[in-house]
Amino acid sequence: MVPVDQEADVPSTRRDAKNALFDGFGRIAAALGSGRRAEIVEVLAQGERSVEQVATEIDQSVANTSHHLRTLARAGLVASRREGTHVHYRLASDKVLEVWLAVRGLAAEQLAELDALADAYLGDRSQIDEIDREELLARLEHGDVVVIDVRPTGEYAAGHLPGAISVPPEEIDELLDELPADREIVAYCRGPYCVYADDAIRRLAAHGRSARRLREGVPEWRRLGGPVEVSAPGPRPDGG
Amino acid sequence: MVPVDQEADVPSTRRDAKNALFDGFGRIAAALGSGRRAEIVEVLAQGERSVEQVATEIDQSVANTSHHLRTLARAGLVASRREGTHVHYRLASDKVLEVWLAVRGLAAEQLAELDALADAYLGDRSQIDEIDREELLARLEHGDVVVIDVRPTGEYAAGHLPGAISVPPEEIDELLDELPADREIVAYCRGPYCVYADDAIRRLAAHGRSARRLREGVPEWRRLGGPVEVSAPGPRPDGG
DNA sequence: CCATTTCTCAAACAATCGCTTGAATGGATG
DNA sequence: CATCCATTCAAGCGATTGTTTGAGAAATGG
Repeated sequence: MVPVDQEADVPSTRRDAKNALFDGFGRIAAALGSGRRAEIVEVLAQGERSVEQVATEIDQSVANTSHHLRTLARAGLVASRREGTHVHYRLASDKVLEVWLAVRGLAAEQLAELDALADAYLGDRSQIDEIDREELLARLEHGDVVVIDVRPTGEYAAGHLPGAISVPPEEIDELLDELPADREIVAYCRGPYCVYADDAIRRLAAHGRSARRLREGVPEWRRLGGPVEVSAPGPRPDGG
Repeated sequence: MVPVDQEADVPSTRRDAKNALFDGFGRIAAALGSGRRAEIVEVLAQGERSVEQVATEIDQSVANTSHHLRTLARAGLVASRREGTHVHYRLASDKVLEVWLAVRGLAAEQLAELDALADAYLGDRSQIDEIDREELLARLEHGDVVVIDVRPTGEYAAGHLPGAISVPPEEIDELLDELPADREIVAYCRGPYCVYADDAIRRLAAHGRSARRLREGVPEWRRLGGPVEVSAPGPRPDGG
């Protein structure tokens, strides 16, 4: 009766239903389809944040940020929690990270101009050696490597690679001398499109120290089952 | 989008560069952010198609379909190949399937109204038993199950589950009696949002035969490394 | 050469989106 | 209770999107 027919003679409630269904899928993708919202997801992948914190990180007005967050919430990508006067947003599910990483990876692979855009933001990366998760895990076993976490202290406290030393971006120069001179340095931060590690490695290079950059950020590391240490229960995740 | 120069203008500040970079990621997601384009991706996940074939499958004009395909191509999600007067489009990379499946999965998990939309398109599924990949693989070893492929013959020929019998949607009723009466039937088609298997199972049920539906479609099956058989070289598989 | 098939492009429209501004909401605090 | 604050809402603008229509371009066959 109603097998394969796609003709117009049944102006197809079924066709309308299919449209509605796929519009549903489209809504999810469309929610990520703005650069600012993509940025918000990247920020929230690091952990829960208040509206104002998100607004500061993405350099947008609070009203606009709130608007974007509500759009993301309507599409089911983020969830919120009220604490006093603050509303904290977080990714609604691990699958949001899956989607975001898949989109980011596809962009890196397929978008020709992305390399140029990344260079414009991060600077020329051709001089920066990378190290991947597997190699670092192997190195960690031998103990011949120093890992530095170049993120704000709050994020370090919320979870960092085992044994990593917290070197917040603004303190690189002071802490530089305390790094053991006889071991290789590996720096990591939020992920492959985060400036902190690149900046730190360039700073180190300017002081004659060579360092490599961990390809993965903390969200990717965690997702692949990499070990994570959490600092003393005292300091709150986002230093509020 | 953002009132930022879209052209090859070099952004001046780091913030502008970051905006441009994330707008790049956003473009990928935005390409999937229309229901019609999502549908196109779902179609192309099944294999290469000409513009006209895509247009027919999604019930849109050729011009509009061509327009959407170009949008997808500009975002790097699909690639094309000319053969005579026909232009064949295909997914540009396996990562496109990753993104699409991630988006679809997230929608299923997070979008509250999606169940209702799916029911409206596919009909009530509560009576339809599912079987997943792992269980089917185990059952196939014991050989106590008949697998039917309820897709158009061309897609069957391009690749199907090992031992599956081709039962095109319009031939269910004729082929029904040829199915062994003493073994359980498992039907599969393009994926979880494809009507063919559901329709077939309802038809079978109306004839007193019970059948289960494979949760995965062929793209998902293949992606997870499931074995696939290709028919005689007659009808060409998707070129690749 | 012309005619046909198949696809793409261009113009146009209503609808939607991103961002801003200014006012309103809803908890917390005194 | 009034006051403060973080957040959200509402209105408005310019820009972008999805679709249609009709014309243009590329390969094929006579």
